This record gives sequence, structure tokens and C-alpha cells, in this order.
Amino acid sequence: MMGFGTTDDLCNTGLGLELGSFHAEQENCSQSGRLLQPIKKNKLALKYDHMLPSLTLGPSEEVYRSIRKKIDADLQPQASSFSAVSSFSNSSIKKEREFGIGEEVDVERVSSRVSDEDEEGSPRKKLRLTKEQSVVLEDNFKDHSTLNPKQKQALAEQLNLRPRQVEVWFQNRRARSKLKQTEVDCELLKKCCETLTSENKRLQKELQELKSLKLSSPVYMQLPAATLTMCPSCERICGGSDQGSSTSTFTVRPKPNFYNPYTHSSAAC
DNA sequence: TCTAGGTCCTGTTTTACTTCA
DNA sequence: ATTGAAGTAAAACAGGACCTA
Repeated sequence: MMGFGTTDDLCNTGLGLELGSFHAEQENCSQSGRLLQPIKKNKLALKYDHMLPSLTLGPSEEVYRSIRKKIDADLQPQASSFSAVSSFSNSSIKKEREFGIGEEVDVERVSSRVSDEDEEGSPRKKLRLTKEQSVVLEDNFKDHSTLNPKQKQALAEQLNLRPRQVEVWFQNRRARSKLKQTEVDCELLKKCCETLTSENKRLQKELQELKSLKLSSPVYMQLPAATLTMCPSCERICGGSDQGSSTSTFTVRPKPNFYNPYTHSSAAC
């Protein structure tokens, strides 16, 4: 699995931050009946949703459950299907609050959904999905972020929507999910950058100290050069026996490779 | 190899709704 | 209390890429 977890060498947060190489490999999405192909070009792949279940744009788990509970209760006396759509069709008075994360959930909901009769012909009639429909869609999205034609058709029938609407909803939902994940990644990168910056400052300071130490003829200059070794990790001078490779006097050379403050610590010596 | 049909992604537009002065 | 502008979320759309038959 790319992305999270495999780039621990860079950052011990366990989160990979290789934005440019997210898609070296891609999971199969068997639910959709269509295997997602390895992404070519610069397309971004959807691959985090199942890994980060908390990163949904829908209601949080608790809110989600409470909604479900309430809806289930509300729907108890009714038929199990959403054929009751017309019951909240054309109502323009109901108040609603989208059940976003952390937001309160109002029972009532605005639904300007028009009846199915005028589906045809009208150019673009935007319909707000009902809470029940949204919940079911979210439920399905949790299981699989893509739909095969059968699932799409079944969902459409269950929700009294057109298959196209279900399809569009899933498309938009995937886009939202990905956007959210991008924001999370961005935040992580920021934090990592901050950490690296502070580590860099610290190392610069340490370097300055070592340089000044060198200029003021340090004690270990009195030692035979052969007794001084360089720590391979942090390149600090260490006293000790000759390791064979370190025959030079005290030197500070730039590290050739990327320094990872998480996996290496110069203070570890 | 070419083509048609289908799906997905991405960006954009449109619309419903909220907030605030 | 009302109203209208601005902002926001989401439904819908368009177009291109890609896959499969």
C-alpha cells in the first residue's frame, strides 16, 4: 500500500507524504465490477476512504448512527422503501441543516424536491436529496465508493431516484472525499515541513557551535587524529579507537542524503 | 487495430439554502 | 420582522481518459 505507511522512512508519523507518487499502485475495486486500472498520467486515485474512515464528509459515526436510529424510528410505521418521497416533495417550508461533521441535526429538512412527473423535459432541475436518501447513499458509499450497474439500479429503485442521480451522487461524493483527503495531506505536509525546518535550524546551530569549537583549538585536537572517529549517523566526533576509515582530523561535511529527523537523531550519540 | 458503450475523474455551472448587515 | 446580497454546499453537467467487448 502506498501513501500511508510505506514512507515511514521519511516521517515516523506513519503517514507517507509523497504527493507525487501516490499512485504507483492501485487497489482493485471489485465492488464496482470494474477493476480500477493503474492510474496513468496525473490522475489521482481514490484510495484513502477505506483507510481513514473518519475522513468522510458525511456525518460522523455518532451523528450518523443517531440519524439512522431516528430515521429508522421515523420510518417504522411506513413502508421500508422510499416511495414516500412524494410526501416531502414540493414542501418548501421545512427547515434543515445539513448533517455535516459536528453540526447539529435537525429532524426536519428542506426538500424542494419536485415530483417525478417533471423530471423529463425540464432542462436542469436541481433536487435536494432527502435526509433518508442521503443516509442510504452514505451507507452504501461506506461499503463501496463505486457502484456496478446492478447496485446502481437497485439503489435508484430503493430511493426512488433515477440511476443517473445515484451515479452523479457517487461521483460527487468521491470528489468530496478526495478533496477532504487532500486537505488532510496538506496539513500533514505543513506539519512535516515545520518539523524539518526546526530540525534544520537546530542542526545549523549545532554546526556553528562545532565550527567555533574547532577554531578555538579544541581539546581533542591534542589527541592523535587516528583516535578520532566520526559517528556515521550524525557525524559527530567521537573519541575512541581507530576504526580504520577515519584517519582525517576533525571535519564537518554536508550530508549527501536527505536527513530524516524522525528516524535519525544526531543527539542519539 | 478500430469502434462503441460505459464508467470515472475533474472542473464548472446552477441551484437551494444560510448568514448577516 | 423583513429583505437582499454574499457565501456555501451540493446536484447536475461537460469533456476527456480509460477500459472492455
